[in-house]
Amino acid sequence: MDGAVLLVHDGQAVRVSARKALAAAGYDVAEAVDVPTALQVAGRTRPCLIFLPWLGRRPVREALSELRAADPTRRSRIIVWAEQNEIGDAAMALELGADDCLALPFDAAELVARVNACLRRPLAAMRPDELTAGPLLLDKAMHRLTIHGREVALSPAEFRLLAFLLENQGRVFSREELLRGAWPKNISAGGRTVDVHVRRLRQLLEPFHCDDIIQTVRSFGYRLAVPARDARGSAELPDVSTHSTQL
Amino acid sequence: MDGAVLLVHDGQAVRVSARKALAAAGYDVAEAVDVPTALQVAGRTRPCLIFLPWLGRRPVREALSELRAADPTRRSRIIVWAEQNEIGDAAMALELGADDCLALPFDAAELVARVNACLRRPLAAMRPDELTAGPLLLDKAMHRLTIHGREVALSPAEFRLLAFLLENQGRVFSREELLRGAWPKNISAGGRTVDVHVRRLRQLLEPFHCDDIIQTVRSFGYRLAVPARDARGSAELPDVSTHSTQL
DNA sequence: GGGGGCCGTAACAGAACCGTAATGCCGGCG
DNA sequence: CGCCGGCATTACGGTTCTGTTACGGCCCCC
Repeated sequence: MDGAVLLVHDGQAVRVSARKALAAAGYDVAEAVDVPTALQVAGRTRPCLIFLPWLGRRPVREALSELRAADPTRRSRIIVWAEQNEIGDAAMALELGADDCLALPFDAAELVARVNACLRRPLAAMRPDELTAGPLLLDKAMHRLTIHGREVALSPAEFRLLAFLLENQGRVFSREELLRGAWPKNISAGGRTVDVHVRRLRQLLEPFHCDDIIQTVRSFGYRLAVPARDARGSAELPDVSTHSTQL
Repeated sequence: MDGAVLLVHDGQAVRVSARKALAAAGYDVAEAVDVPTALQVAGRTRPCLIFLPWLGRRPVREALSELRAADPTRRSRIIVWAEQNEIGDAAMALELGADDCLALPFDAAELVARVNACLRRPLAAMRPDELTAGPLLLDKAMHRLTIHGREVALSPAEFRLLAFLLENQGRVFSREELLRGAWPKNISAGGRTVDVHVRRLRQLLEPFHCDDIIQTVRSFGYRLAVPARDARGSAELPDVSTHSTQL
């Protein structure tokens, strides 16, 4: 994903001021006057973020699905901007899958801050019903878990627990927090309840050799494994997995 | 996470109109006039989302860290609202870890849409609280330490100790202070306990050649070395490498 | 009304971790 | 040059926490 931001708007003044603000913040900027043009431009620039004008509910929905379908923009964040008096409607874009919205005329600092925030966010939000981690694929809408394409049956509690962990991949949760977050609100459970359900989940995942994606963090709780990111070059580093080394 | 939204603002008119909009959308609403009051109210209502007023950079940063530290609000989403003319500054709250921001006076539909969007977003979207020192990167939320992108496993005590030192980078702490600051409050430990844990930490860091970032200050205690900033502008920081023996 | 799946609780065994004590090493000081 | 205070390092026993299994109750469906 190249770092460009694509501004789509028919008003030149808007584009110019946005371009200035973004350029000052170090972003590359591309422009287009309407959605069809934007799709062409996106083919060349592969923008990581797109500003889309509010054109009414129907057109925006179509524009969003077009952008989500096209390859160069599938993984782009999308911010919808709209005149101040239309911002109430434009906010609906958030329900339609946009990542943020912004009123015009905009404040330059706010615009840059929102762009930064959007890009910082994982883009998982665009497909809230499908959660994945490694070979796992959990479809919340269908209430179905598949591993390597093979379906695995989950009990309701197991499903809620796994879904919650998938939604917050990598974060550590205490047993209490898990009970609060992944259990029906009225229920009162305690003790080793979470442990047991974790155990049952791991048991289900074991045949697929991915029972270790649910990790225990001793004296704190549990978390879903997430591969270490930011593997910036470190060639000469020793292997730490087997620290049998002594001095 | 109980479904309440907590409105913090000193203007009653703002709170009333927001309450109406949210209530119409089916949310429970609680109110508070300032942050200290909010913390009390949050203890009872356990809000899933909090509206915080923009009070300047420093106060907001402190309010955020307070809310992230307190148990009932640790995993609440936070939206900062600010008068239109301050929205540019308020957007900075996004960098500080807020989930969204909103200009006043607000549009009711936009407010509700933003609340929905925030709550729809997984917690993971929140900015991780990362502490860094040189090649070290410690994420408290994920409970994970990576060095040069490699994950390193820490025991609970090691993690607490390292986190504490990272939070107070460069400061010297006596063993007593470390026990008080980085250990559970009820525990009673003394003697060479800290020494041993420092040793174990250094042992873990050694394969990465950064075991010397935990420095011994003879007859005082320990501290974390302030790493040399990358070439530019390290002017205001004292050089710690030289006077490692006494002060 | 019966049966099966699901869930929460209790109990036990094992592992991980922590604190303490003992010993060796180094630098400072008389 | 030798003593002494302070730190590093190692080893070890006790404690805490977790994994695992078994059991009984509940609810839903048949």
